[in-house]
Amino acid sequence: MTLPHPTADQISLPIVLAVLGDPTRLAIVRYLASKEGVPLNCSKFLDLASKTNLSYHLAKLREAGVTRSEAVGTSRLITLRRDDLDKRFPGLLDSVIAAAGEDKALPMIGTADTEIDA
Amino acid sequence: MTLPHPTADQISLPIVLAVLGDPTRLAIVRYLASKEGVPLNCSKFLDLASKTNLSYHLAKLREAGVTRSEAVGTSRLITLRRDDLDKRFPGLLDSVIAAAGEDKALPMIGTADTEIDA
DNA sequence: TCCTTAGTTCAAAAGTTATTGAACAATTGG
DNA sequence: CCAATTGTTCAATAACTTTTGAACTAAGGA
Repeated sequence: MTLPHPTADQISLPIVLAVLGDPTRLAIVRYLASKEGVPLNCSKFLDLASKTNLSYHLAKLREAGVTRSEAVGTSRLITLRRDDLDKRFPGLLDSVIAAAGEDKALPMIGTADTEIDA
Repeated sequence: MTLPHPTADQISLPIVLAVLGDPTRLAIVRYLASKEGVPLNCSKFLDLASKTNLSYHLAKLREAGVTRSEAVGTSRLITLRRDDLDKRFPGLLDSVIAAAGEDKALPMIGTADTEIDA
């Protein structure tokens, strides 16, 4: 954990909702949830936005406390902060992920299986 | 039902999340949930914002499918669209309301009990 | 009919968020 | 050391959202 993250009790409900209320970020979270346990690096999300723009959206997710980004070499390994979110807002993440799972309108990430193995 | 409302299947997850990601609107939803079953008119929310601004926020909630506004005389009776939201996004509204219920940072509405009796 | 109450609409201003490209930093492999 | 890879930062701009006040509509009561 290198970059600034809020502590669990600093995570704010309206900020989390606002951050998830963006289709690009919701697609990122859905994808992270679909690979839960497996830390993904930013490049997995290049289908969704440019490198620069992705950096912006991933920073938003991290600053809101939705994801954790760990610097490993030149990569950032990104994971969902499920434990902290479940503690703060029980059931919220699961219902969002379930609803997002059904959502045909959200941008999709290509199903190439070249991720980093935990 | 006079004003334009989305049908249940038109309700979009990212839009609902974005709409709930505003502290004023989240406070409105929390208050509606605390009085569930009782249609409230706009004036109940004047603690939160000016009349004009309230009109804007209530329109956002309505257009997102979070609330229903019925014109009755010169009033609008506002209710939560719980059935539709539960059908589309099971568990979401409950977890948001539960989390918002704990949230000391959200604006509060004065506890005067002068609401319209259903 | 006239006045009040309840809420909307409009246009402007203020504020915020998203997107871009160019330049940068840090690590790793050759 | 050099080059490639991975991602960040910065400044500019574009695009949206929020807030405001003044003007308005529509219903209801005196």
